[in-house]
Amino acid sequence: MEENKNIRIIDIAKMAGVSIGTVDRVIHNRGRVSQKKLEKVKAILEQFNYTPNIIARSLVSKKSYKLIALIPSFAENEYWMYVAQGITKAAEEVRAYGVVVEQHHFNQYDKTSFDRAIEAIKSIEFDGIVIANFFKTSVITLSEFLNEKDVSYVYIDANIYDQHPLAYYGTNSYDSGAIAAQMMLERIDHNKDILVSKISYQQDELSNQVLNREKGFLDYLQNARYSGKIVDVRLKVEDPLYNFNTLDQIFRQHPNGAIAGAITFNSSCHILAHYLKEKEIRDIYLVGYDLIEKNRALLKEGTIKLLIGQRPELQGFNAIKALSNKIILGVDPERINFMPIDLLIKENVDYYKDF
Amino acid sequence: MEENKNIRIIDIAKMAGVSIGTVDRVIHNRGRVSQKKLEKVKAILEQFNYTPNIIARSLVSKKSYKLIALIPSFAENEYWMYVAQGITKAAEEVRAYGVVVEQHHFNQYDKTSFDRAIEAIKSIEFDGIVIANFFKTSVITLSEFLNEKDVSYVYIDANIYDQHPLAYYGTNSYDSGAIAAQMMLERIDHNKDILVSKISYQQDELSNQVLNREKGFLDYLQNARYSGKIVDVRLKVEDPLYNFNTLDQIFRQHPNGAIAGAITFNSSCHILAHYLKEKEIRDIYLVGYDLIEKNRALLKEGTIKLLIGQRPELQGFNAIKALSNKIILGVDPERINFMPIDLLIKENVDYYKDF
DNA sequence: TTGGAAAGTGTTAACGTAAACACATTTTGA
DNA sequence: TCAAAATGTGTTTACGTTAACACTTTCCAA
Repeated sequence: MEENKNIRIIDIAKMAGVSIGTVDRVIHNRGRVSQKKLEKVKAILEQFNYTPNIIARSLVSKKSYKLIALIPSFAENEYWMYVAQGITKAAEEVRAYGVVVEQHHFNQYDKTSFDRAIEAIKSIEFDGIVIANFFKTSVITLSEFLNEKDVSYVYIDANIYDQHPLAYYGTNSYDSGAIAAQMMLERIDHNKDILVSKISYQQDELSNQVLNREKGFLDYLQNARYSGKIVDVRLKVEDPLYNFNTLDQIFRQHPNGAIAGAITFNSSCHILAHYLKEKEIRDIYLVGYDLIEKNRALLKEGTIKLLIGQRPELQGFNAIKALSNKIILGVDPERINFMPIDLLIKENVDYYKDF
Repeated sequence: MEENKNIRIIDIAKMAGVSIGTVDRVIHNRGRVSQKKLEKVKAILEQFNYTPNIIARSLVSKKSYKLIALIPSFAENEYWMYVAQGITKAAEEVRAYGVVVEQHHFNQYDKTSFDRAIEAIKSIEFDGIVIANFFKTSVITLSEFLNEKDVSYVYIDANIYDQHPLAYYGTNSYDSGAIAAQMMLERIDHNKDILVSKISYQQDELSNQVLNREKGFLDYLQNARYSGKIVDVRLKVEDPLYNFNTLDQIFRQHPNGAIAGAITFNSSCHILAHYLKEKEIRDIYLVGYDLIEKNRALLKEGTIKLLIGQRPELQGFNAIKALSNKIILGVDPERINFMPIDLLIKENVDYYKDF
C-alpha cells in the first residue's frame, strides 16, 4: 500500500495502460470492462490507495441533494432556535457540495400538526432527513416509510431504541435526570419536599424526553433514600394566570419552607422561576433544562440555581453533517452520539455562548 | 439585494456586457479595467450578491498553504494530545483546499526548547501559525517577527492582552479559578484549610495559565471571606518519591482533617489524587483541571471530586479553522473566543468523550 | 510623429472527475 | 447468415474559477 497523496485517475489510467474512461468505469462499478483490464486497474487502484478528489467530484456533479429537517417551530431565543442555528451552520458548509437543507416545522405541542408535517414530507423527493423525535408512534411510522424508500434518517433530541436511524444525537435523558437529582440532593435536606413541575400545552401528552428525565430523577432519589415528598404540579404554557394560582395554592399547602427544591424537565423552567421571584421565595434550589435566554437571565440573578445543557446547536449541526457525509462520501457515522450533560451555574454560564 | 444561489462569473459578465476576464479582474482588484466597466460590474456583483464557488476556486488553485501548529509534545492521553486531535481533525477538513498543517513540538517544561522550536520555524516559509502560548517573552518576540512578515497567528491555551493575534481560543483562566473556588466553598467549612499544589518540572517557571487560575481562585476566597489557611506545596513532575514525602510531611503538620480541600491548577491533579488514595484520605474536596484519562478514572471512583474542562480539541480545531478561513476565504474570525468552563463530576463525565 | 510602454479587454487552458458520446468488436437469435 | 443487441474502449465536454496569454487601443516621450 504505497502512500501517495494526489494520485489521479489519469495516472492510474497510464499505469494500467487504459483510458480514463475505463478507470472511471472500474471505480464506479459500471461494468463494460473486460475481466483482464478490470483486474489490472483494480490492482493499481489498490496499490496506490486511490481516493477521488472530492472537490473535483462535486464540481462536476450537477447533482444536488435535498435534506429535510423536521423540527418544531420556534420563537426568538426558544430552545429549537438553537438547534435550527446548528442546522443552518451545517447547511452552509455542505451547500458547496450541492446539498440543500429544507426545514419543515410543526407545533411541538400538537401531534396532529406533527402528523400533517409528515404527510407533507411524504410527497417530496429527498435524500435524507433529520427528525426531532417527539411523538413516538408517528416517528415509528415515518421511520418505517423511510426504511421502505431507503432514505437515511437521523434522530435528534430523543432516541427510540428499537428503531434504526442512521444516527442519534442527543443526551441520555435518563442520566441527565439522575444528575439533576444528584446535584439537588447535595444541596437540600433529604426530608424536605421537592416540587416537580411539568409544563405543557393544554392536556397534551408529554414527550419521551421529559418522561425519561423524570424517571432518572425519581429513581435516583429513591436509591439515595430521599425521604421527602414529591409535589407534582402541571402548568400550562398558554395560561400564566392559571399557573400563578396553581402555584399559589401549592405553596399554601406546603408552608414554611417545606419545599426545598424544584425542577422542570424541559426548557420552561423560567415560568416557575418567575413565580418564585415574584413571591420572593429565595431558598429553593431550582433546577431546569436548556440555556435559552429567559433561563440564562434567571440563572445569572440567582433564581435558577442550575441549568442542564444539552448542546442544541451541536445536535443540529452534527445531524446534518452525518447525513451529508453519508450521501457525499458514503461514510457512516457513529450510531449513538450522546451529547455532554453540561452543568451551568451562575459563574460559568457566560462562557457558554455558541456551543 | 436580490437572492440568487448560484450566480456565476459568466452570468455577471453577460449582464454587464463584458468578458469573464474583466469580471475576474474586478473581483480580485487586479486593475486593468476601465472606470466605466468597473462600476458596472461592481454594481451587478453587489446586486446579485455574488459569492465565488469555493469548490471551483480550490480545484483550479494549485497553490497550497502551509500552517504550523507550535504545541508541546505529549504522551498518550496527556492534555496536549487532545489539542493535537482537534488540530488533526481540522487539518483533514481543510486538506482538500490545499491547506497542509505541520505540527512542531517542544518541551513544555523547558523554555530553551520552546526557543529552539521558534528558531527552527523562522527559517520555514508558511502562511499561518497556531501558538500554544507558554513562555510570555518568547511568544511576544515570535509575534513581533510574524507581524513583520505579515503572517497570521492564533494563540491557544492562554492569551496575552497587549498582543494582537488573529484570534485567541482558550478559557478565561482567572474566572475558571474563581469557579473552582466557588464550587469548593460550597462544600467545605470556611475555616478549614485548603491545599494548593503546583506541579512543575524541576525549578521551572509556571505558565501564565496556572498563575491566572490561582489568582482567580485566591481572589474569590478572599471576597467570600474565607478564613482558613492556604497551604502551598510545590511538587515535581519527575520525582514521585519527593512528592510522596513532601505531602506526607504536610499532612503531618495538618492533622485530623484540618485540610478540607485541595486543588491543582493544571492537569496533573492525579498525582495528588494518588497520594490521597493511597493514604485513604477521603474527606478532601479535590479539584483539578482537564479531562485526561488519568484524571477521568480518579474522578469516576470519587477521589477527585471536580474537574474543570476547557475543550482542548475544540481549541485546536477552531484555531486551525480560523487560520484556514482567513487564508482561503479571507474571513476574519472573532478575536477572543473563550471556551466554556465545563464542570465535570462523576455523574456526567461519561458523556464528555470527543468534545 | 512615431514607436514602445501601458492600459483595457477578450479568449483559452488548466484543475480532476463524471458521464455522455462515438466507435469498434463480439455475441445473439431468428 | 446477418442484422440487431450487447459489450468493450477511448474521446470529449462540462463543472466554475483562475490566470496566462493574445490582441487592440491609448498614451507619452524622444
